[in-house]
Amino acid sequence: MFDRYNKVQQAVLETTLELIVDKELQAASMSLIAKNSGVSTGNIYHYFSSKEDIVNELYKAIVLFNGEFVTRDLREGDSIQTRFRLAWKNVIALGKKYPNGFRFIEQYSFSPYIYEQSKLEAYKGGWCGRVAKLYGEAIEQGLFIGMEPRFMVQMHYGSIVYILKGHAQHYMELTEDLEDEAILACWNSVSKEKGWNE
Amino acid sequence: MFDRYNKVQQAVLETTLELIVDKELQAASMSLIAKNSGVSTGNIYHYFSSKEDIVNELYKAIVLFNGEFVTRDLREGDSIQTRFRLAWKNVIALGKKYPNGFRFIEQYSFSPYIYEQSKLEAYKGGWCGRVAKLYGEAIEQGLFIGMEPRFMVQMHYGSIVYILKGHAQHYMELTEDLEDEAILACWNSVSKEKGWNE
Amino acid sequence: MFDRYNKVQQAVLETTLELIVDKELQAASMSLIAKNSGVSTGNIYHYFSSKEDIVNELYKAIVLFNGEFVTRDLREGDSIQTRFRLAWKNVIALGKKYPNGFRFIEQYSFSPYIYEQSKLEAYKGGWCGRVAKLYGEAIEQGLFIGMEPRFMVQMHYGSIVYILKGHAQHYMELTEDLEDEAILACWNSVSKEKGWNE
Amino acid sequence: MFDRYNKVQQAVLETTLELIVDKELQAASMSLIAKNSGVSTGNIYHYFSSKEDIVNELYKAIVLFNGEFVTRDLREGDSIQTRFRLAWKNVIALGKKYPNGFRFIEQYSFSPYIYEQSKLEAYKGGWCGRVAKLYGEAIEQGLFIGMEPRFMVQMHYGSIVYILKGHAQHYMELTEDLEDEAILACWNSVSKEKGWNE
DNA sequence: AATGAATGAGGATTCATTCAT
DNA sequence: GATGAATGAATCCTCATTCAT
Repeated sequence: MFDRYNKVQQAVLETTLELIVDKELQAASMSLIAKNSGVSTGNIYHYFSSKEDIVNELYKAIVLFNGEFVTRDLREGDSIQTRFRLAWKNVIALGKKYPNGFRFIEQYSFSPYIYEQSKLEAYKGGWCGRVAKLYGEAIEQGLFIGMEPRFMVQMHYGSIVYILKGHAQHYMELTEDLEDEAILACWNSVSKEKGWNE
Repeated sequence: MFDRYNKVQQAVLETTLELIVDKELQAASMSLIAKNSGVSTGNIYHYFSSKEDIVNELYKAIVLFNGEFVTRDLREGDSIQTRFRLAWKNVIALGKKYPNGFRFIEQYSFSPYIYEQSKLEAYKGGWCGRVAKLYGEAIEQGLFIGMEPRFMVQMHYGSIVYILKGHAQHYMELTEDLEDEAILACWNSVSKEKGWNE
Repeated sequence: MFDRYNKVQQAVLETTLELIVDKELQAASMSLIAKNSGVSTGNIYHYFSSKEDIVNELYKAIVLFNGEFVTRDLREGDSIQTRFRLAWKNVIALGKKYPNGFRFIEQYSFSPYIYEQSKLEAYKGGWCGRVAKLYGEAIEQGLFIGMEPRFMVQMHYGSIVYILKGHAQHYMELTEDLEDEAILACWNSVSKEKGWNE
Repeated sequence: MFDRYNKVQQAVLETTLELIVDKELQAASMSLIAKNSGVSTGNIYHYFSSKEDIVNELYKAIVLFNGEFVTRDLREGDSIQTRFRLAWKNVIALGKKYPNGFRFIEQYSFSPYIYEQSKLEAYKGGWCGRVAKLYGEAIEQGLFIGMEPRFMVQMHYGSIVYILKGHAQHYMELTEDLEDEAILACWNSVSKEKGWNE
């Protein structure tokens, strides 16, 4: 998840992520990060200028990672539908496989702790823009209703996030069938024709 | 919002909410709560046993308030569709009118800072259960597909929350037309027939 | 020395003065101040906003105290000479009786740690201005040469400070006779006629 | 100023002096010294055993330099008066030309941070002893009153230091005329006859 | 009920110094 | 000789909480 960082930075970022998600931002004290990561406090400050810096770096790294994960196998040649399903499948897979990173982004993407600059950088590397483009194509091809693509993505992302939240909290199990149903529901919510047209 | 509490408690709860939402949980220190609310720290501890207690009380109070706000004008006599639209309209109105309470619940409903007990109490007084019942009726009447009602509510709630987030962050404006479109999209995502049947 | 402060503040100021003079500013850590003064760190911050604040308050308090000490018994009716001798006698007495306060002012009156604001406030309450006035009178009466009063005071003060330093470091003993000789030397350095004219 | 040291040591000493005078001892951290001097921390410790060592070396070097500067052109053949004026002129010139070194000695000559050993070594190489000898001669020749030479030097040095301080702080400008007047005042303060006898 | 002074553990961060390279 | 990564104790300061009034 943090391949482009060196060993020390990786240890710090991983530990911080774990602590923040398990407990809370305030519980992720520098001394605890130091202890759990095996890096001395002094050395942490050799690689990060502050705690805020760690958290912001974490944010950017995860968004970048998520963006690649979600869009990694979307091929231009595939149909809109295929790509639509794949994209959201990937989002769900991401939430299941990397729940910590997923929860972190959820909790802190609106936090004042994350600098606007980080959010901007993250946006460029994130997947939302790329998926919104897909929606644009769907509108052009007459598959989707004429709604702002960014708005639709936001709605669908909300749906997915919330069923993942329910899953994470064990309110509801998320089987593969349910995943497919949820993605179909997203499709139906904005498609002109109901159901997959295969 | 905190009618059932006395003056002192109200001042404390209101101040705490404001501080937490504006800044962050960690920024809402007891001394700041005391200063902004006009209640001395000593007296705060007369009415609340700890900071955690304040936050949990806040949580329960807001969920209760939200529950009443969302379901206040749902009449059994009205059609499923009317109630469906009204309920989600209310959720949006709530998010717009009481953004602080709304954001607070969003941010902390999955936080370890909120006791499980609080979440349970909140669930009973919240609106999710009541709306889920409505979805159950819709399935019975053959309007909705056979999906777990709680699951559908979760999905739709996610959609609404995320467009409200976008609205709050000024990413996208949320006009009344867009609200209606979003609610219709929710309906279409799980309805057997597309569109409002009026 | 710190009569106008409350008990806690007095303890803190006294302890801080002692530590700074005995050791050094950097050695006067907040935890040491807390320990030696018997006031908890938290409570220190109840009365002072920062360590800088303590040091600056210390500075102002001592300058004020010194000003009163040096000029306490100067009567308008007395001759220039009498007042001249008394003033410098007092400065020496101050340096001997309150060596800590004296050394502190010496060491920190030019330090960037002391705010300009503090220096300004201190100047108003200090004794230099009042003594400079005396010098002005001496010039008017034809006793002193036509030198800028402030300049003469600065010179004489330097002389006194340095013999006090020598005394404090045990380089040279400072008997009462020597004190008188030193004061006479100051007088002679700027008087038109040599020696006391009595 | 630090000719007898090698390049690395010079860089470290110069940087340290600058930092200490501009800010304060505590602000002159090893990492800052390393950064500003272009010498790595590790290498600093190759040439100096500790931070204290640097500061003490600095102290000794400057005192030595000052001593040479002040006494460099005092010739045995010249009259007492000529040498007196020259010596103090040199002190003032030193203070003006090398304010950093001057201020450093002022601030730290009484500091516990400087080892007694350093002060002793410095005393031997300093100029005070040599000037005191001059004062001794003046007494022998009946020019000065019978005061301890070391005491007189201390007094006069104090005067000069304080008008230099005033100058450095821009309280008072120090023109050449004023310098001469100040030196004359010093002379008069301990001379048997008033004024230069030329 | 109400105040706010007092506590001291714990917060983020910096520092002189060491050590592997 | 030279580097700068690594250490962890010590820095100032804040915090939730208690207690005397």
